[in-house]
Amino acid sequence: MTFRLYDTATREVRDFRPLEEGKAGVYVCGLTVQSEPHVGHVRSAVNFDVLRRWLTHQGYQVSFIRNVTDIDDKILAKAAEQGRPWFNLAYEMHGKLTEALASINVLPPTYEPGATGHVPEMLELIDTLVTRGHAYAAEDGSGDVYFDVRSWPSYGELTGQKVDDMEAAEDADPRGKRDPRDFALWKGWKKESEPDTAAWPSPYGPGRPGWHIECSAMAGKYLGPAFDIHGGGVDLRFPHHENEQAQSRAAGHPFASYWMHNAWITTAGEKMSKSLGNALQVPKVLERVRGIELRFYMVSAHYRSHVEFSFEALDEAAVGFRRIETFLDKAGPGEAGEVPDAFAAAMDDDLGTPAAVAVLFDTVREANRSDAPAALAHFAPQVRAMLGVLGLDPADPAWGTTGSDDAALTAAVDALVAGLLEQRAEARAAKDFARADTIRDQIKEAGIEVEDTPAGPRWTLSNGAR
RNA sequence: GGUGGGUUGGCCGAGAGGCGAGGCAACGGACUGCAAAUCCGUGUACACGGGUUCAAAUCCCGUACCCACCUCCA
Repeated sequence: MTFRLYDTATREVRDFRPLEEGKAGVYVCGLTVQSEPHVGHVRSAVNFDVLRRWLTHQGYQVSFIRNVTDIDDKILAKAAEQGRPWFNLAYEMHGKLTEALASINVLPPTYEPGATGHVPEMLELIDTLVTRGHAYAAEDGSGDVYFDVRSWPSYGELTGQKVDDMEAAEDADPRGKRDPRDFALWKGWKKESEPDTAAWPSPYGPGRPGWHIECSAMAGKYLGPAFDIHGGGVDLRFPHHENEQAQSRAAGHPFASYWMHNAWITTAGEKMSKSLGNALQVPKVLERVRGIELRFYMVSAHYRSHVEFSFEALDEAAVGFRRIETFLDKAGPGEAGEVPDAFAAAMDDDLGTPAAVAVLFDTVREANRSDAPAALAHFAPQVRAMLGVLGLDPADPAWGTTGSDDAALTAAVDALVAGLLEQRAEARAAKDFARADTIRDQIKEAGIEVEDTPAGPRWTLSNGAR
């Protein structure tokens, strides 16, 4: 069985054939660290984290590069607004991003390059493009360098557009461009409005890199001139990815073999974004559900489908996920085993996580049908394996609930509850059910649910956390 | 104007010519002292109008509505 994925460039599902047997190079456009990440940003990260885990599961040695854009117009503008250095803003927001991703168990990438650390690589690429006649220094002395769209006949191939059909960019300030669609590779320093910390020396004068060149340079540096998969959100297809591909290919690099783009999380039918004022910050959502539940909610939908975010749907997903956790609790700790064939087939089919989750539920139901230890021993490892691939294993220490303090606390509560449960057991034995129920209600008021199981009473925290 | 995507049962959300994914909710039942958990059962949904076909939610044509990109954006 081969892994197939939808390639946005060819608009079809294709077999995944890595450039090098057993290895996979993946580049994902991360964020511009200008503000706190919202759930939409994080969905993209989860999608590609699942891709990475699935490739790894199949035995690929994965190089997973996710960049961070730590300088751009917005960062400079915001920092100026807040009266602090741009690098301080970027650094702080980068920290928040890392936190948010950790809270939903997105693995750290193999490497997370930042734009500001790769200016020499970008200048080298720009130089190559200028030498080859695909880029030129602005004719107005601004210090900008532009990519010459007309010099690259296949410009538009990624998104199936023709340059002449594109909406005439109403570029109020042509800034020495030969064609309005030419885009900046290098942005000349604006002395009056930009701090000198935001300028790097270059043959074209001091300035800073344009957005698109960053990714081309960094992908090239860490994955080589040709690599397997390039990912990002759908909005990046154009212009960002189109531009990246044009630059890199014009410079003589084959670039990505496959392009993957994830769809949006919308609210009230609109794309979630800061400017629309409907952005939902991750910590805000985590006041309502646990990180693992948020991740489950995201994984339940296909990565290419729009998801209309709602707290109701999120809550429902959380309830469903708790059923899986309840099963795992019953099974007790153990190792992950093999993933069922149906699960693998679903994942192989362009990361069919919805179908994969269906297999997960099917397996849990199958196991629950029989309480026999043999059934548990058979199915529990499968469930753990599937959850592992999806990054949803509750036992994963990444969820951060198994610290020693927690363990000690759990033991303490357990001792207290055990005493009460003993009294309740006595009452039940004496058929004094009123008293038994009173005890159970008391415990419940403390936020602890008691269930009677064939193996005796069991307690859990009412909020679903353990 | 160009490009891409969408419209599925009470809700979420898959699928992509025949066989009712899965989850949540609801109702009935089993189990239980009662609960909880779990299991079993119950729902003939695919925007609209045509067409192709033995067979269409899935293909074709048309219509309506929605969204995204073409400017910074996961």
